[in-house]
Amino acid sequence: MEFEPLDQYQQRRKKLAEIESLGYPPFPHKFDATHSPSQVVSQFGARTADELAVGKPGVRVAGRIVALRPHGKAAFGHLAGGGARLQFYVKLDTVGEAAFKLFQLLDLGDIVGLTGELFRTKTNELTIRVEKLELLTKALLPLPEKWHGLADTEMRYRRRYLDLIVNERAREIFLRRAQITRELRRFFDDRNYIEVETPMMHPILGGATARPFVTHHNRFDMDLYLRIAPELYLKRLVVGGLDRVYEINRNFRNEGIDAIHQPEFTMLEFYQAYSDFSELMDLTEELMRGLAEKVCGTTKVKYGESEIDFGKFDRLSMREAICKYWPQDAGVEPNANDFKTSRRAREIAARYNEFARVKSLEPVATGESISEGELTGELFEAIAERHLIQPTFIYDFPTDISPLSKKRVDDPSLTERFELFVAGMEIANGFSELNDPEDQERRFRAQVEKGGQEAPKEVDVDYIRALSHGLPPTAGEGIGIDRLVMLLTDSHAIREVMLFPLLRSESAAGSADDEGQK
RNA sequence: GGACCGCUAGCUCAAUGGUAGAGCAGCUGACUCUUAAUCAGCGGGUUCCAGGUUCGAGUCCUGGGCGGUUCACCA
Repeated sequence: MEFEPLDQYQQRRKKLAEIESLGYPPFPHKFDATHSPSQVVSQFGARTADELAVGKPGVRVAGRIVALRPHGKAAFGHLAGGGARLQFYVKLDTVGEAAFKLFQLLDLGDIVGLTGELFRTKTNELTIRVEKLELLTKALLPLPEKWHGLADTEMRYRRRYLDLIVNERAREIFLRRAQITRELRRFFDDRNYIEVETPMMHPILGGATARPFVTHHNRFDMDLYLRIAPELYLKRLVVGGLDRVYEINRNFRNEGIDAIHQPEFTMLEFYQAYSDFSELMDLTEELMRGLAEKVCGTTKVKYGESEIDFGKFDRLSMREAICKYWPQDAGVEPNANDFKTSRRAREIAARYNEFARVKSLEPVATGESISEGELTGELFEAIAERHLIQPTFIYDFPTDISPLSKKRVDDPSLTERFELFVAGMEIANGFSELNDPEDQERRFRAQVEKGGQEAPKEVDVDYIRALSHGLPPTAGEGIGIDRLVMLLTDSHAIREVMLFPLLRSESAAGSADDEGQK
């Protein structure tokens, strides 16, 4: 197989053949490095020229050649590895004729092993004086432009390997992402939660409302859904006596793709027995504050134009949030108590829709089939959600839109549920778990009867059975890891924090397929 | 799905409807402390695709592809 740019590809193949004919193995198996370029920099970066001249520290370093400045019978260049660059100096007199010949057959992008002593040049840059040069892997394709790098967003996602080589920011995002999941695991491990893995392929849809991906198991001749949430399995584990569990893994939802949605995304879900939603809010504050401090070094995190303070969390009921952000021109500001009767909730929605009509905004749905709980949820999303920049818990979710949450004792139209919003994004969703099997069964049946592509086709009988064996009072929460990483890396698209976001296939445009699709 | 924006050399980008260009990368040569090395020379194009308008299209029009933004959808 050959790749563009063809002339350069073939040129490099030719050089590789020459290297082989000089007696060097074309793809050697290993290299015993003492340091990566970044380790050299961190260990010797503080040494002065004199100190290096006395100590003459010798190192063996491996990395990718990312800059080359040949000067006839000598050359400078930079070796990249571990996120740092180390200058190297190759001189005919030092490496000898054979190695210098090899060096002249090297290109930008090649991976080499260098052995030599460290010194400082007259411009005082830490440099390895190459005494021994080994080609470790020939790059047959060139790197993107050395100064501007790779800017084309599509190419950055499709060829993430180039993005990672060339764009330091991309590399930093994914290192930080790893740090975040590491800290999350530490947080839960320290508190005696156990990490579990539950099925990604589900025979029955459940745990959230979303259109699923469908797949098929041949041997069992059985349709399966890629999971949209691990929730029902994790709560079975709590029934089984694993009182504190968490899982960090992928969910799959067959829906729209935009700046904050991707079809597969990573969710942390955790459950703790003998607890309720208010404890979870406290725990979530602690978690987020600690994470920001650990990862960003401060609780005050820059995100675009704003500075988000993870040291301070607001709490508003959903109804309060609607009232607080009620648009000025939308008539009389409602009172949180107005939502208690169906009639008045509908009046509020009508008032908002009149405002939306004038401002040509999208109205909220108000049909007969829409319950006042759904109405409240819609109004919240239309009016308040985007304003929630600083960390804000929204609680008192209507029961109608919370099929797995426990109702409030004093008001069964509301549940003990909250969501955390930051930068206008939903980051977390937690609640006191509904553990009354009969109530749960009624809510499941209502979902199945309502139908639609997002509703399960059947009631998850085994889950009801599990609840019938007794789920202790339990609180559970899901945190969207990708969005959390966005917040802590000042990234404004979920694609930026996912290594390989889903894109349409690159196959040749205008092929016969187009006709066939119609 | 709608609206808007983009797509030109391997990469980053230019080009009033009038001969498609530069820098980097590549190739040849010079150069033993350079660092976006420098100097001299050379090669490199289905201007995303298919039609149309025009004497003439990278540029204008229609349709399509891919990406982006945004709205809608979406727990």
